[in-house]
Amino acid sequence: MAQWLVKSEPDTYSFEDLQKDGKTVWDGVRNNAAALHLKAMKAGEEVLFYHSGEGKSVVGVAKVVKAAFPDASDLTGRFVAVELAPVRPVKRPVTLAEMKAEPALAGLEMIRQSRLSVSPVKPDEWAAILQMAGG
DNA sequence: GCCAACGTTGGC
DNA sequence: GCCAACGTTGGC
Repeated sequence: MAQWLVKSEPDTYSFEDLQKDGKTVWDGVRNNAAALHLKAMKAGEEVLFYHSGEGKSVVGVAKVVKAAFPDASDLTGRFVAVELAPVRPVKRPVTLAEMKAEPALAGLEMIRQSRLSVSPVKPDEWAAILQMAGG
């Protein structure tokens, strides 16, 4: 089971919105690298939910409930969407500054390439972030 | 097919 | 508000 991280501006769509909605279609990704990751997602896989802009922290865990399908909002047909549902909020948000300061997370894809909106998280990185989040 | 110009994202 | 990083576009 792979693990992932998605970014969202909380003003646009927050983790609270996801909890309210129960699930959401994660579409609008128009970046090839991110799209490749979306295509690799399988139902049941877990996803860290990161707020960019306001907050700049991992605020919750979500899961993939539907694997990649064509993004209806994409006229070119190149990009895909998935469906995500909330699992639980973290006990304590983990900020970007904390993640950058943690040696175990030096290789984290979202830190290495900060503009990537969907990125993979390795098992040890996942464990480190959740530990920082209070489990 | 190359590369400069431009647009977007996101941290600071 | 600025700037760095990076993707995309379009002229040649």
